[in-house]
Amino acid sequence: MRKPEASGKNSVNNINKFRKGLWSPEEDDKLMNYMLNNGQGCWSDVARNAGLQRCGKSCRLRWINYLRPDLKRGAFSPQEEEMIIHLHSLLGNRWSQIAARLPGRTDNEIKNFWNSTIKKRLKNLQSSNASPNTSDSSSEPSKDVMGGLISTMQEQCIFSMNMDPSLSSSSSLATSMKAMILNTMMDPLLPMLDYDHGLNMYGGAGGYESITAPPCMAQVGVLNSGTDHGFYGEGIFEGINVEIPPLESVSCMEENAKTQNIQDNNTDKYSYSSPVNSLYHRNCNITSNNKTDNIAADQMGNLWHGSEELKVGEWDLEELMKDVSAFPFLDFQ
DNA sequence: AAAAGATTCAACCGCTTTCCT
DNA sequence: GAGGAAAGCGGTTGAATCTTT
Repeated sequence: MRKPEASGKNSVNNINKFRKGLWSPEEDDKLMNYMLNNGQGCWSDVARNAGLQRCGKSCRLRWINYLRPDLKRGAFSPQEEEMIIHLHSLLGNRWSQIAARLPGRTDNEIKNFWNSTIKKRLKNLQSSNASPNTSDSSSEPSKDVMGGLISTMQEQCIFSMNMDPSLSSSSSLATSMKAMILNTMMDPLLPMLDYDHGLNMYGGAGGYESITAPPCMAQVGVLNSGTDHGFYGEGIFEGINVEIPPLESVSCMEENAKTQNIQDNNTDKYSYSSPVNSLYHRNCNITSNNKTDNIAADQMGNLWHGSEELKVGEWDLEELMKDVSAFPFLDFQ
């Protein structure tokens, strides 16, 4: 893309003696060789020892965002897009946390992708699917978790509809939104929500659908508190039986994933084996009464992924609790 | 073909958090 | 516990590239 500049404001900063601006191939080589031979240490030492006229911070950024060997290159797959939207609905602009769940992708990459592509797409879809109560989810959902969640779920539904015209009926929309809610309910972040209050969702394509999550969902919070890892929840939700596996780290679930049994009678669109190769399905058995619910179930199974490194403890519950604590519907103890 | 506008994305900036002494 | 350094993070910038007129 940009060519490294040899002079001007982006070149060596005489005041700070550090070079700025684009990295030259030579600099990349130096940093790459140093990192491969010596591994990561103090970044300012890396910069110095590798013979780079860069500050440590710049080296760190270059390594993390560009040189790291495990980086995945190229465009985001639809599955990754969906995952990003889903994670963003839960985490807001916590790009590093989102990136941690998308192996090979950097927070910067995801942030750029969100701001350039997804944000724009959702905006366009919103304007073409003009509906009340829709808001720009890109603006800090964490400030109002439930509100952001709902609007983002709407966006996700609209997004899905756009990807698949067969979903473009209001009933499909409702089903699609149910799937989103199921995704949400199955997410380890959600325990802090008190589902007894239920959710009144406005379906963008017209019509209301009142959805109340099963009480067992609220109990999952106990799991995440780390005090009781033996809970096994089960609930019936709008014709979909949802079994909640005992909470365990994803690495422990690797074995379970092999026996995962999610029925899939649908098209490839919903049965993709994720290109996010190192993600594992969690053990999540879903039975469904109809085809559209199968779609919902499949979407849930599909989104119900965790990265290899994902452990329950990684979720910043305290921070999230802070974020949502002002919300009157919610009851977290 | 050229100019203008739009888009992309690498890199910087400044703030916060974490670690070390 | 205080203070400083390093690391981490999200927002923003701006040059290169692409698209449209």
